[in-house]
Amino acid sequence: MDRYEPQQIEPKWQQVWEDARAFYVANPEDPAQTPRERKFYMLEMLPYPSGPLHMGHVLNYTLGDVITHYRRRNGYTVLRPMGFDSFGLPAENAAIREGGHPREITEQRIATIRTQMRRLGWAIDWDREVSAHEPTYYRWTQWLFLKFYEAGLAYRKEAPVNWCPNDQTVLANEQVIDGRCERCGAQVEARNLEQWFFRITAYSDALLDDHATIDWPERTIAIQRNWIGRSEGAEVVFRVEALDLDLPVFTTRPDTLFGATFMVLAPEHPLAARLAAGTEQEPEVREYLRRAAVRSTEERETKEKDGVFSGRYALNPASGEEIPIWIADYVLMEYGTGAIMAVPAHDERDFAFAKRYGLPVARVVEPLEGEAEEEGAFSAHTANERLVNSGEFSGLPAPEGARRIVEWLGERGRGRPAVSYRLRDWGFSRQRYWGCPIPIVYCGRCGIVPVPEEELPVLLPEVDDYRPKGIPPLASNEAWLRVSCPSCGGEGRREAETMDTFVDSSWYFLRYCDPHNDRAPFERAIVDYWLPVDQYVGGIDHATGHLLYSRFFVKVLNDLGLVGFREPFARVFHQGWVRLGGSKMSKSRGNVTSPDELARMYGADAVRLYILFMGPADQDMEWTEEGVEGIARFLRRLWRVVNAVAEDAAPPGSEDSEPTPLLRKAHETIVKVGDDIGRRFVFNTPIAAVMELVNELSPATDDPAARFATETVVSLIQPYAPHIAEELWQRLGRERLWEQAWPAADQALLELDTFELVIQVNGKVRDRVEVPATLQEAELIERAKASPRVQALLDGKQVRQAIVVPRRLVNLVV
RNA sequence: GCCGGGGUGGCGAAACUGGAGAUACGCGCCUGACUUAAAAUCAGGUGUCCCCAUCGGGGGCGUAAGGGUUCGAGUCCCUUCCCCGGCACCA
Repeated sequence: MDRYEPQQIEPKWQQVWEDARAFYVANPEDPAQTPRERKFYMLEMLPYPSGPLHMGHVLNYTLGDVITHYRRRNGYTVLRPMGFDSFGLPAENAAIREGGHPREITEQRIATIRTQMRRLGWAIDWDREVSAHEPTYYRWTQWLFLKFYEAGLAYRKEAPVNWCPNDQTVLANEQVIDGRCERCGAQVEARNLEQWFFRITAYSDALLDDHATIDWPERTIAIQRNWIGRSEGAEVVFRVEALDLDLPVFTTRPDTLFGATFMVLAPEHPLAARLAAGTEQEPEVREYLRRAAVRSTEERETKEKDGVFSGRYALNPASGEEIPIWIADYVLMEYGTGAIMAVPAHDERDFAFAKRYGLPVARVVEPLEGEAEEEGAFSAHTANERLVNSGEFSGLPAPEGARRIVEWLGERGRGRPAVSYRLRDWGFSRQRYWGCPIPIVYCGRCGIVPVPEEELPVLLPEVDDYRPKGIPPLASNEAWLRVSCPSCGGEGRREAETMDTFVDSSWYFLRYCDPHNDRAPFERAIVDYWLPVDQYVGGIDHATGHLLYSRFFVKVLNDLGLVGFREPFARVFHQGWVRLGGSKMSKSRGNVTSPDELARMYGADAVRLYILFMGPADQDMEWTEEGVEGIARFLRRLWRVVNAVAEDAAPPGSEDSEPTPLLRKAHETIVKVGDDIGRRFVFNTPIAAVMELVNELSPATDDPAARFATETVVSLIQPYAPHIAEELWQRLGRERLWEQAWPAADQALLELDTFELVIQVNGKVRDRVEVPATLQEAELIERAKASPRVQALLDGKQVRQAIVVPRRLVNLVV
């Protein structure tokens, strides 16, 4: 028998699969008429090509691979594509670090990753590969942008952005770490700049409601729910008589309206300066606004609350009292209306502020029973509380009081029920070079003019100096910038900003379905056939980013009639982090382990098995190579045992054999592995189950069932270790394991005639006896009592109760 | 502070709806076989305390800590402690 040499057999089988186009899948001829029951869209989050793959990726894609093989062999047509999220900061930063053009660096990296992926033997349909930076792809990203723009869902407005004063550039949120620039460490400032936004807030409720239609991890849905942050409450209008102004506020606690003893405006509130104008507070307010404007976000959040009196008063619409209006930066312009009614008796922040500036505190809610709490303890708006000091509403339970007060306000035109969200529109323009150009022209006469569809793509020009410098690098490229206005033909200038890379990845799973289409981003019938993705696998770090954006995109495309579904991913699974030195393995942290060396030493099959054997796939794991020896041993043993059987045991066709324990074990393993992968979505225990079966097999090749058990082992391990499985399958005289039906267990064999009855006395095991499976409860109890060891223990005592668990145990209580 | 996830042998971890023997499978370690030797391979052992004993056999205690429900709890409930991740002035 020859030795197990993965370096020989692995490339050999990879070539066989490639030649047979084993994992390529064609679209149905007539997708609209093709039944969808046996289709399966398997997708894993596509990699950023900012460096070679590390063990985190290996876990991600090996998981996808096991599911792919399992589904294929269960009769599904599996679409399993791959691509590269090749635009954006990770790739550009790599280029800046290493010198060279982002395109060259990116394309080198893609080539490297592709080689790694092939080396690991993943079953990928490479005909469908796409990369975000290719004009054939981003042409359609631009096309989709235009559709959003036409629908009023992409727009420009001035908004605060993260500004690094040192690098003179706007930073993406993900480049800001603890309020500091990721690269230089400078404190990031907020700056108002004109930016492009997607109106994702128009879909807040749809994004929340449709959670009910998808099978995602509870925690991911919880994260999205918190992020969208829907709060129900009311808008209440406060009157400023002196200036003939109305100041609306949002509150979740209209029941506490009588306790609103002052108001607070955010310093950025457009009326802040106007309120103070002409009062003796004016200079002080001006000074406060000036100071607040240069405060860092970090300082704003951590300092003690401060503020300044505006010099004006507003009318509390409920109590009719004049209350002072203050300006303070603990109120945020981005949420609600940028102004609040302050109820110090029932809100911690208002309370702290009132204490500091000696403002009045009026308690208006108290518990139904028990003592009123001390000052500074805050109610929770429950039915166990009632309103006090609230005029005609006093005495009402808090929730009802809230409803009645809002009703009362409505009748007087001073308020209405309102909903507020913490979700904000998605700012997607970047002052960077390496991204998808935004197909817009600015014209002195026509304003913002979209580039006509037929002129797409707006190509990203090749430039030498692509470094960020405060203004977009493309803005200094005069030759590219100047263009005639598509509308009037006059002088125009191109949009020099590029798109956030999350735009590229919000629709890539659609392009995979129809990747070579040059008339449209995709044909609707084709995406309607494949989508939604049946199983998506990727990191939970994308819960509020990519996973939310993609849902938004699909909803918009559905509303535009471009797709026939409203959710992109029917089911999501998050693999755990592979950690090294305690923190998540990632290129930006620099703590990565490449699979290459391990694959050289032990082979791809060993790497694949090991990463999944380390622990439950959805749990974080600390990377270590201790233990990989065990997998290598297992593979060598498998090799030896199967080869021995191939040479000695009965040839194919003689599988019918006595129901020996080995045969039964083989069938049990079939059940276990299928149930773990298919139903439980557990990937480490199937490996253990196959190891057990191999352990049974090794000394027992003379068992008549050895051949069946051996074939079962090879067949079951194939999704994990496809190369060795294919080789051994061939040596067993069979072929093309990758397309063999998944083995089915013989139910008749699994049902035994007898079982071992466990006999407990007072919950402690005292004996076990072999009994026929057909015995009824009463007979089982008789058998239990008949046991000599139980007799000794019972010793004439009265059996008070007997619990019978069918096919398991009898517990006698004395 | 809030929201998630977790705590089981020397280590990674099993135990799937409360139902035997907790710790499968693997790593490590110990003993032995083969070998001049090593590697590889194979066999056996490996929670803890105690008792009887010649091979061997029997028993108590053990799943972060404490309490509870139950005939029966790693699994359910309550309290506490510890670790990891995310969010954080959202009115």
